[in-house]
Formats: sequence, C-alpha cells, structure tokens
Amino acid sequence: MLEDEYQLEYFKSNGLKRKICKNCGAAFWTRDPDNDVCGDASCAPYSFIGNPVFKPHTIDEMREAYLSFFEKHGHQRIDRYPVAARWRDDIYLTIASIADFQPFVTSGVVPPPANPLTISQPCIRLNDLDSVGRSGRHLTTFEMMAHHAFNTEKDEIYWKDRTVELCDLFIESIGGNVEEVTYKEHPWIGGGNAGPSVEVLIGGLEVATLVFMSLGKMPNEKTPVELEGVPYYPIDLRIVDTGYGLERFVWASKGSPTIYDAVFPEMVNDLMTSAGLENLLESSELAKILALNAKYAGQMDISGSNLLKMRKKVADTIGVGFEKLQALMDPVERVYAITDHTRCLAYMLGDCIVPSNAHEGYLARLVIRRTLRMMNEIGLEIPLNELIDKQMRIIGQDSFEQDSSVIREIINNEITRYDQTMERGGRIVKKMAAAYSKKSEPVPLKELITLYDSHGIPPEIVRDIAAEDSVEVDLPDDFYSVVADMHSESEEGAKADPFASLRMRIDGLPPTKRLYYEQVADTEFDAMVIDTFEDYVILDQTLFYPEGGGQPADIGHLVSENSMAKVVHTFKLGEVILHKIEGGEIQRGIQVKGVVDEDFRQTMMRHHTATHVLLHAAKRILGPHIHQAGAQKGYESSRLDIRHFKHITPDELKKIEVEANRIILENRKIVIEWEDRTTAEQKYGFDLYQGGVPPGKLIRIVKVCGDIQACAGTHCRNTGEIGSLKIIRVEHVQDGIERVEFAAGISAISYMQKTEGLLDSSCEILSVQRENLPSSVERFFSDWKEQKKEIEKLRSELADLRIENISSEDIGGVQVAVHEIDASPKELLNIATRFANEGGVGLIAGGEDRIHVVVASGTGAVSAAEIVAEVCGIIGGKGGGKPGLAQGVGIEKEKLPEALSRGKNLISELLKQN
RNA sequence: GGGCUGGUAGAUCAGGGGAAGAUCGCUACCUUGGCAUGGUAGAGGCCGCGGGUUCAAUUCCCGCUCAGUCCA
Repeated sequence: MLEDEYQLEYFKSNGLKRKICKNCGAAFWTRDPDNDVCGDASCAPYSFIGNPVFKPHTIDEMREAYLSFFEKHGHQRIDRYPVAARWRDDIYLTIASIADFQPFVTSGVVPPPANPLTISQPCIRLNDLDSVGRSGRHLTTFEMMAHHAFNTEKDEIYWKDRTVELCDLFIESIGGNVEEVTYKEHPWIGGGNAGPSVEVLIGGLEVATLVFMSLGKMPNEKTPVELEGVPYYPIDLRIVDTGYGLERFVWASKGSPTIYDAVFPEMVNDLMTSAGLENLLESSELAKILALNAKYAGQMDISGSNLLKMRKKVADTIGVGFEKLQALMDPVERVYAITDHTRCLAYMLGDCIVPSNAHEGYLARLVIRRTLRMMNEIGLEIPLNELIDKQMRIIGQDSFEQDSSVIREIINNEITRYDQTMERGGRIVKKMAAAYSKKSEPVPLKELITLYDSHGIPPEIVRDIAAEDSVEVDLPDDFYSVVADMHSESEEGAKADPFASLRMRIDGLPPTKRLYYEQVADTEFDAMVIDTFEDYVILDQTLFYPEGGGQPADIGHLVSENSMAKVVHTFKLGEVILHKIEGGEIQRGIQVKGVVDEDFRQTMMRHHTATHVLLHAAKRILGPHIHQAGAQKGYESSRLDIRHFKHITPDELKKIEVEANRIILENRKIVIEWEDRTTAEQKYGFDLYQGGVPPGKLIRIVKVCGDIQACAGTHCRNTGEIGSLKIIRVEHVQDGIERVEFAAGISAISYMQKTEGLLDSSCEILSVQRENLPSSVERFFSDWKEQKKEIEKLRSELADLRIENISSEDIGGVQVAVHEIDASPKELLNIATRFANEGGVGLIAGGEDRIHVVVASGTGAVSAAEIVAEVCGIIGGKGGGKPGLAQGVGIEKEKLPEALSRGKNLISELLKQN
C-alpha cells in the first residue's frame, strides 16, 4: 500500500510521531506523546463544542483569513467557479474545488490558471440530504477552501512536506494549537485517480483533507501500486489537492452546539422567531441536547433508521422521554435544514440553474420542494423568496449572475407548480384511501411507490391524508432507498470507445495543420497525404472543418493527378484530422488538391454565426439569464437550446427574430482572437464556455456584437454575411430549456418558400386568397361541426319516419323485424334498436360494397351476437357484439336475402324454444 | 439521458373492442314577493396527433406529441 508515502521529513523534524489508533487501528501522526487515538469523531468525541479550538471567526473572516494566508505564501487567489459545473459532462454540480480543474487541467492538457493557486469554492452535495439539519454538521452547501499545486518533472512547485507545513502554519495563524492536531493516514481513491492523503483532525472534528494525487488507472511504463486490488500507475502531473471545510473551521472557532448556529447565526435566529421557537433559543436544555446530538451524530452514520437509535440514546442520556425529545427536536431540525437549503438555493439559482424535471434543474426543484414541505410543517409564514433573497444578501449580491427579480419569478412558478402537484396528488390519494378503506386493508408499499415515483407525492403526505379516512399505510423506514434501488437496477455500463482502433492507428502522426481558421473564405487548398488506411485519409494540412461544437463536418472532394475521391465526413481524434472518403484512389505520399463544398460550408458558417446572434438577441429580449444549453447546426436549419424558466411566447419569439435581423442589418464586424485562457476567463467570465470548454492554454475567442464565447467554429466576417435569419419554431425540450429552430441565409429563404407553398396549396383547395385563409378555415370547421350535428338529427328523424313503414311480425308474442334498408350503418343501428327498445328483435342490413348487419334484441331469448355471426358468415363476413346489440359486415350482396331469411328462422326458432 | 403516470364536455374525472358518461359549472323554464335552494329541460366532445390490428378502435399494439413525476 502507501505506508512509505507518509514518512515525511516535516513530520520527523517537527517532532510528530506515527501511532496506531487503539480504537480503529488506523495510522496517524501527532505531536502529543500521550495521544493514542486517531482523532476522528468515532474514536475521539467532539471536544470543541463549548470549547473552541480557534479564535472566533465569522464565515467572511475565516475565508479571508485563509485566502490571504495563502496569498502571503506565494499563491494566486482565483475567483470561485459556478456551483453548476457546466464545463463538466459527468457531474451537474461542483462538488469539490478540484472539480474546477477537471478534466483538462488535471489531465495535463491545459495549464492551470495559476500555479500554485488558492480558492474558496462553494460546493453542493446532496448525497446526505436526510441528515442535513439533524446531525448538527451536515450541509448541502459548503465552501471548500483549497490551495492547489500542479507539479511536473520540469516544474516542481511543492509537494507533501510543504503542504503539511502550510496547514500547520495556517492553523496557528487563526489561533489554533498544532499540539492538538492529528494527521490521519487515509489513502484516497476517486475518479480514476489515487494517492496518499491525510485527514486533518482537531477537537474530534475533521477540518481538512490533504490529498496528493499521484497515481492513475491508465497503465504506463512505471511500476504500479495496488489499491483495493486495482493497479494504479504513477502519473506525470502530481497534484496537491487540499480541501479545508470553511464552515467546519468557523464551527470549531465558535464551539457552538451545531454547525448551523456557527454559520448562519442571523438566519437561525430569525427562523426560530418566525416559527414561534424563540424561547427555545434561551433554554440551556436545548443547547445541551443539541451538543449531545451533534456528538453522537459525529460518531455514527445517522442515515435511515439509525436516526431513531441515536435519538433514543440522547433521550436516555439526559433522562427525557423519547416522544418529548422528538417533539422538541423536529421543528428545530427543520429550521436548521431550511437555513441550509435556502443558502443552497441562493447559490443554485444565483448561478443560473433553472428548475426543471431533468439534470441539475431537477436537483434545484428537489431542494425547493423539500424546503417548501418543511416550511409548511413548521408553519413558517415568511415567503421562500424572502429567505433566498436574504441568503443572497448575506453572501453578497455581486457573487451572483442571476437577477433577483428573475429568481423571485422562478420561485413563484415553482410554488404554484408544487401546489398543483399536491392538489392533484391529494385527490388521487383520497380516492385510493377510499378504496383501501372499503377493503379495510392498509395501503400497500407498491401503491406508495407509484404515488411517489409517478405522481411526486411523498409517502409522509400520503400517510397524513390517508389517516383522515383512518386508513393505515405500509411505510418502511428505508422507503427512499427502496425507490433508489428500484431505479439503479436498470443501469448500464459505460460504452467502449468506438474509435479505439483508429486511435492506435494514428498514434505518432503529427498534428494536422488547421487551415480553416486562417483562410475562412477559401475553399481550395493543396496538401500532402501523410497516411491513408481503410476509408480514411490524413493530410499534413486541411481546410475541411471536422465535426465539433455542434457544427457538422465539411464535405467535398480530394483530387489527385489521376483520381478524385469524395470526402463524406471529417473528424478530429486528438490533434489529427481524419477525412473519410468514398471512391477514388488516394495513396500515401502524393500531393492532392482539396475542395470543400462551398455551398455547404457557407451555409454552416452562416448558421454558426447566426447562432451567436440569436443567443444575443434572446438575451436582449428575455433577460440576462439567458444561457446556451446546447446547439446543433444543420444545412436546412439549425437549433439553439436556451435556458429559460417559462415558455417563450409567440410575441417574444417575433421580437427575438426582429432583433436578430436588426443585428444582421447593422453589419457588425466579427472579431476572432486567440487569447490566454486565464486572462480570457478573468476578462469575460465563464459565460465564455456556453458551447463547452475547449482544451488548450490559448483559446479562440469569438466576439459577435457583444456576445463573447470560446468557440472553435467557422464564422462569417461580419453579421451582414448571414443575410437573414428566420425562426422556424420554438419547442419545449424539457422544463427550463427552450429549443429555437431557425434557418439563416439561403436556407431561410428556402424555408419561407416552403411555408408559402403550404399556404398556397391550402388556399387552392379552398379557392380563397391567402389573407382569407384563416377565416375560411374557421368557417369550414364550424360548418362541418354544425352539419355533422344536423345530419345526425335528420338521420334520427328519418329513422323515425322509416320505422313507421317497416313491418314487423309477431313471433311468439315478440315483434320481429327483418329487413334490408339502404341506409348508413348508424341509421341501421338506430332502426334496429327501436324494435329492441320495445322488447322486440330487429335484424336490419344494408349498404353497397360493404353490407352492414345490425341486430338488436330486447328479449333475453335471442342473442343478437349469435344472429349476427350467423348472418355475416353467410355473406362472407364476420360480426359480433353483446346479447342486446351486435354488428357485423359482409361483402357478398347476392347472398343477403338468403342470409336474412336464415337469420329470421334462427330468431323464430329461439323464440319458440322459450 | 432513462423509468413510470396520464391526455375523454368549460373544470374535476369515471368508463372501456360493439349507439360517448357522471359531478360541478353554463343556458332556459318551473317553484318564491325576492334570495339561498329545490325541480325540469337543454347547450356543450376530431375521447391529444399519426399509423397498425379488427367485421368494428375512444378502448388493444406501435410511433409521435403535450403534461406530470421519479432517478442518474
């Protein structure tokens, strides 16, 4: 394993000794010769509560103390990243400071923004949602203060000794005593990487983790280390990945009973008062309970049913009844959780997450709904909006991109929606409860799962509603895990890299020179064939744009002296561009002329630039929160997905279209520059990465009329070249994401021509002018409806008239009518039924090509279905129905008389039998 | 991205392979001095869209779409 990795010179020269914890057997380092436990809460209970281990700091003071400490020690301070990890496709939320630098910096593709650096990164983790508010220490949102150093063989910044030294120094700088600190050995594994790591513990609390990322799963020539049975290989880039829990430092500096009191003193106070719990705040009893609670919670995992166990333990220790304790703690815990959740929401919404039913938007909705439910449970009257607003003010309004008025609107939308869901849910539950009440059975687990999974009604609410009808509910403690398990069953493994063999093949080839950036207007170029295999050709340089950034690959031709090949696809693997060809013979080493399909390329360019223009226009019309959520260019049309919290109205769409075309008419110059990544990020912010995060130290910045993005696509030289932009439709792809489909340039014209074609052909059918089409269609539709009704009425009258002329005979006291009548199926039915209604039997048939047969029987003695089957069988068809009414069809008209008389005989036989 | 619900009258929903239903609301009339109410009659439906199976589809199957919801 990694034992040797912890034999630090720093430890030895500063008098730290390696010991084995007598409780858990883990190795740790300490200055205290009498200390024989590792210092983790499970081995050494919290001792800092009521007895702070640092000088008191508020959140802001502690953060500043940390960042300026590391600045003083040669680190560059970096602004925080958004909590929505939009530069990652594997996670939705920023869960650690190092997440900011994954994957490109940590894999060595992109240099870090500064080296070494320090940052305080707000992180959101929803894994322990249930423990938040209860354990005294769990939070959904926390700031991970960190310093990172990225070491390569050429450029060694610092490694383990210096990291631990800095940790000691920092602790001292805030008034901590390093004699009380233990460093616990704790090999770290995560996300394909691994390395030694130490946990920094003081007063029973883990306040920081120092990770030394130095191993990776990818095999290389170096000797691997085995961790948990998996070999890990030393990697070139060794990263100091530290994480100091800001909130925990503040907590340890105040020694309050819970982390919430330390971090949100003002919020907790206000909420307690609003919830009518203000007198509790004074009580020393509560403080004692909370401290005890936090202490035990530190020692055990309180998820699931463990929470109850813990509460019983607390109740026993202080000699209070379990029920009483529960009643006391419930509202307090809710207050804590609400305090935490509203800060979480402030960050989520402030960083432009829009609630939705998918992706990170769903997580925001989840937190909103939890918060609303808890607010409801303790009868908080303050609107959720105000709480979030207040959190944003405490954090500092400038830290957020999103406008607070937009957040207000979003929250109000969510509340309405939640109310609707609950109302709908209430009805469903009521109905279900009634059903089980009748059976006098409890509502089974299966129903609860359906209610939650498909209708969003939490089982607790089902229980409460069902209780009103005194129906029990079969609700296990681990309900949510049961649901989670059910979902995880259908997961699939990751797909294999489809290009693995190609990658091997092109390994060692030089990067292809990309001409398409410099020679934007050109479509022809000369190149040397560097390699060719299967259908692929690799050139030393190319004008063909490879698929990427939502822009499809260029197509065209490669021409050699004696052959011509069609280029059907172009794509990039690493730095090498591959051309897929059809037909023709292209050999390695020869010179070729490349010809890019001009019309295709120009259309792509227009569509690409138009995408930027459209985004900017949407931002102007809808508000500053508009972000790109995805984009795809095409030949006939392209689409742009934008984040917005409600449907775009037709009126807004028109305005956006006009605005976009205005920008085109202004013929604004498009500026494209390569800039240093770090400076660009500082200058323009993370809005740069709306279309994804490109790798590289230098990034290509595209500026279109105030819209600034890192973009690798090909663009027009000025907005006028787009020609025109026509919005085709807006589609609601998922909650919080609207997809705008549009066409630019000639494609826009083609689209309009196509639409006009539809209009014209419709007009032609009705023989009306275009401007009269809507009114004509309306008239036709309402006429159609009216006439339909009129026809039905007339038919029924006709049937009335006809029936008077239709004879029936008395068979065994029953009126039987058998006739062929030329009428529609519906009318036949009408006539037949009239006989049945008076206790008789009607067998009526009619029609030309398809002969419909209807039998209606008003007597139990004759089964209509039986008669119809028989009659239809004779005329080569089928039929059936119920005993009282049956229908069928047949095609052999010449046999109808025979069939009818057979039917009549059958009826009389049946009647006589009776 | 995946799973699960659902789309039927203005609203809330029932039904289910053989003539589209209930409740509330709406309109008119009756009861009353007037109102609440009670009674009677009536208007109001491409049973989400497109395809398939079937003699017959609102109902079964497939695709789409819209809405809801849970999970990653």
